[in-house]
Amino acid sequence: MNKKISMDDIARDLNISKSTISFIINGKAKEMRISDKLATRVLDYVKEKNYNRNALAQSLRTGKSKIIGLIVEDIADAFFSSVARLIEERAYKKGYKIIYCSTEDNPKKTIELINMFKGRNVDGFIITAPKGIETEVELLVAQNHPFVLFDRYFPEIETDYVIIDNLAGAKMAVEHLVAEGFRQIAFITLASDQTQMAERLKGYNEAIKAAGFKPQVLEIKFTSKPEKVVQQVSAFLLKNKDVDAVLFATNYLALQGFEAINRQNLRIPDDLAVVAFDDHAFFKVFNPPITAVSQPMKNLSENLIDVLFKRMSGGEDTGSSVHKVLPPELIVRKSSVKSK
Amino acid sequence: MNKKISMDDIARDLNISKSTISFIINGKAKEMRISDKLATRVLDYVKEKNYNRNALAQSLRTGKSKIIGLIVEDIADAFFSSVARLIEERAYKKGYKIIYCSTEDNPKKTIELINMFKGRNVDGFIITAPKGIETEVELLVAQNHPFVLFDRYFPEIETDYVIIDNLAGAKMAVEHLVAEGFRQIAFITLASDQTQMAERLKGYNEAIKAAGFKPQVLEIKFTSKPEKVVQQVSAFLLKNKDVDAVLFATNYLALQGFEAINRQNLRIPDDLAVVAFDDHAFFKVFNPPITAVSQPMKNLSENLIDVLFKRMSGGEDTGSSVHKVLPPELIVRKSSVKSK
DNA sequence: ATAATTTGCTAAATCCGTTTAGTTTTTCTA
DNA sequence: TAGAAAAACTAAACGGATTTAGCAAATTAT
Repeated sequence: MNKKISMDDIARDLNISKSTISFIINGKAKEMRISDKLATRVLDYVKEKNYNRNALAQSLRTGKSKIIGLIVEDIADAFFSSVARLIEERAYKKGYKIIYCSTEDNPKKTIELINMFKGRNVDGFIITAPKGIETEVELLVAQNHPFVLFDRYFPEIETDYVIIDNLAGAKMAVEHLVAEGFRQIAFITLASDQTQMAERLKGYNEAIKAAGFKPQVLEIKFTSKPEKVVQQVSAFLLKNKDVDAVLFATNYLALQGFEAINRQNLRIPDDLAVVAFDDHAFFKVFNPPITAVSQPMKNLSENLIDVLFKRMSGGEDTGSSVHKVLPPELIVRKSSVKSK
Repeated sequence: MNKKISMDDIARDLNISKSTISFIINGKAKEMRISDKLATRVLDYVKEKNYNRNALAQSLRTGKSKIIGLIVEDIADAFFSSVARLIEERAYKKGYKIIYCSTEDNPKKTIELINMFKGRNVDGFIITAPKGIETEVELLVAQNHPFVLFDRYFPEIETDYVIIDNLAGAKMAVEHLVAEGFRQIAFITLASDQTQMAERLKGYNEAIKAAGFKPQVLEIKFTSKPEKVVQQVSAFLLKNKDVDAVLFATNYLALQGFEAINRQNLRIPDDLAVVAFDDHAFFKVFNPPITAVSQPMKNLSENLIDVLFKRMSGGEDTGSSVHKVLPPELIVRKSSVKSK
């Protein structure tokens, strides 16, 4: 590997001081009263030799890295990868790079990742936090590391966060199903104490109660293998034949749910209406198209970046923390509309 | 932000030399004949103070960063995000982190990214290369930077790459449709001179010719907006009413294609059989389920990591380059099978 | 003609580990 | 008991930038 050229090399070649070069390259020539002649000479040389600063050395000295650590649950999940893409795009425009990692909802791995990122002097974090990293998050606060939580948050810790109104989303879905004339509306969710799941469940329960119906909830363990999920949903549907509509709490559950529905040859929406939390590009072209509670991805990622950059630019303790709760949108498609 | 504790701090506190600490922390205590007593004293102190090495300083000195740069076309695409996830998982187990970026198939952005990564001393690259970065890739070779191309490659440049057999994949798809009794098999693809697209087209053409049929190809411009794609596919189907089967060259095209098919109220597979390149979790639960040419994701990512690590561990010029061409799999579902 | 500024640039410290080449102290050998 | 060898550490250079404090020469002011 060719060793790269450094400022010292340039300094030697041009017989000037390294400091001078640094000033010129950083656009501080005027400020430091470097003559235009010398400045252009250096710039020309830099271009000719195709010199690039060593970002590590720069980061080491300045404490800044121009890197943002993105810690998501699973980058292969369409929701997270879409957010990642949008965040990356925005960050890139501001000169920032993204290092991402998937937590797999494993607190130990997550804590390792956070520390790894700290050791690299990332300028900020965007985190979907699994349960069990509360202490680590408190440490981030205490150490005044800029970061934003998203998708879920810790109610007992004062932090910035950007989430959607999961309670309202679930309510909207149920209310829509009620308005469409469905009476036995089930909720299939993951057994999880994360806020986004808790809120979705709460929204479902409240809306069902308000409509005067009976809540029917299937909670599936986080660790279940896909085939296991299909079986659990199948069993649930078989046991509760009166269920005429189901709200899936996540995209992934909907996927396995569809499999269960297909296996039982149930027709959507005639035998069973379906609404899924989180929209997906393919839902629009399903047969029938699937109704979804859609998270405002663009809005979400813009807010994440904005809140993070605000926190990054602020000095110590920039006032109180920012809590953004964005409204989801119910996209009604045929899967939840009674055919006449 | 609390400033973090450094080896110098520890050295001062424990009244020993910084070098000693470095050796101990790096597990070279035995080798350097540091007494067990001192070693444990340091280790205990490190744990107590929750000290973490500054990875930047480490990288700067050693030239290694334990980071791999992953440059994909679009992380929001299920194919790339799945690969990313699998790669990240494997890399993580080996103590490596991933920095990723989306090229959006923009050569200028890609070159910037590569240079950014070089400046961060990434230990290796995994790249889906857009056309127009040939010179940059040649530079990587010349500078002996470890890297692997995937999804596509540059035939005229000797590099490592891991791809799938796109020609065979397209052939399999067409042969399957022919065997099922379809006669007017169209191919809807992107106008692109990237190898993976060229190979898919070639495979389609060869198989069609071998069957004695007439090729019917719709090439869609890369830059077309989604709605534009739908319209182009619609127009194509309307104009070629005799087409009884279609092979979509990518997942994304399939998505827009389904929209066009739905708008014309065509039934799959009775009016039109469908096969898509790249499988997707949702294809299994479509109504009807969609036949797909599936890339072996696990195999692909394992090979990518293996080839890259081999290159990374090898000294200068480790022999000739590695070309892996993995076999795709045709997953036959109802969308391409004539109903009896 | 001398003092005060301004202009143009540089030396050296700093960020924080790693690593080479020792140095000192202790133990062993002859 | 002197000298060799081993044990236990350490000093200092290094990687590659940034940044503060300051010096020398050229101008301007008095």
